Amino acid sequence: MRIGELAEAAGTTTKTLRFYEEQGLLPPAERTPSGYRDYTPDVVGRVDFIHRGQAAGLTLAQIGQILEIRDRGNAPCGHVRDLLDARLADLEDQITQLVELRDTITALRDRADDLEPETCSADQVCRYL
Amino acid sequence: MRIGELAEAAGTTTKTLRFYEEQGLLPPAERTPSGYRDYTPDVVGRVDFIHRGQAAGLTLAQIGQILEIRDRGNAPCGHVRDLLDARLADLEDQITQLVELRDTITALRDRADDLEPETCSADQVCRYL
DNA sequence: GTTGACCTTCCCCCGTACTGGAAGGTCCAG
DNA sequence: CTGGACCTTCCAGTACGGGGGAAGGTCAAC
Repeated sequence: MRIGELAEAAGTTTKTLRFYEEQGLLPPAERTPSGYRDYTPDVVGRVDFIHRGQAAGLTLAQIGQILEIRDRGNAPCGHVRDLLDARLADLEDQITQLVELRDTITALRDRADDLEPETCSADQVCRYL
Repeated sequence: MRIGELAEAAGTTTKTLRFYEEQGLLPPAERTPSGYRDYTPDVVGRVDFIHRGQAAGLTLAQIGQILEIRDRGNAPCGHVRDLLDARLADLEDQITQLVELRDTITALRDRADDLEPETCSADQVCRYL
């Protein structure tokens, strides 16, 4: 397959595929005599794997690590499990912080309704922050 | 105050203060005859305001808008309220998405415990993704 | 008078995941 | 043999909030 076909099959762009190759997520493709990249169809699966990793909130660097382990012939499951565990812990933190932030902002916001317009004059610091 | 004192008082760095000035968040400071920036102590409050805005999840550009309105002598409260409302809506979306992501990853993760190590061989796509 | 801490401007760099565009080569249909 | 669609490399830019470090000026203490 040429790069355009692969991009279509995998739901991405040629730019992105070249970028993945440059980042080490895709192995350098075979080339036709004229220099075009020539992919085997199984690369579609690899790109899908990358997309699933992204959907799980992993960075390209982390996905690259997993693929590297797999390419060396080892089972990356342990590493993936560790990454997912770490990602879960991060998510819990992020959610906690966002909820706190939401509550803080809601409280700030609700104070607005108690203010007379005149108490909110320009020579005072705005009450909301 | 010189820039180093202001940085210390406001809990930031001289680099950041010059960056804020460049971005229009701080007005160009007075200069001593030798060219040093010379701040009045009330700028500490302005930097604190910026920090509170950041803590509320506003971007520097949004904080800059608020300060600009305030500097023109108007009460920015209405604008701040709008920004906070928009930020609240964003937060709700972000929280929803993160919770979904967490549940997805948890489900992926829990599948791990049902797998025999042998079923997770290297020649198969890792089960977790 | 010299050391050291501080200040100035300047430009480039970090990470993240791409995207845009220029200049040129290739392939196939008409 | 020409047009258009595709491919190649390379360079640069996006948004965000700064950080690093060079080359040079200034100020107070010793």
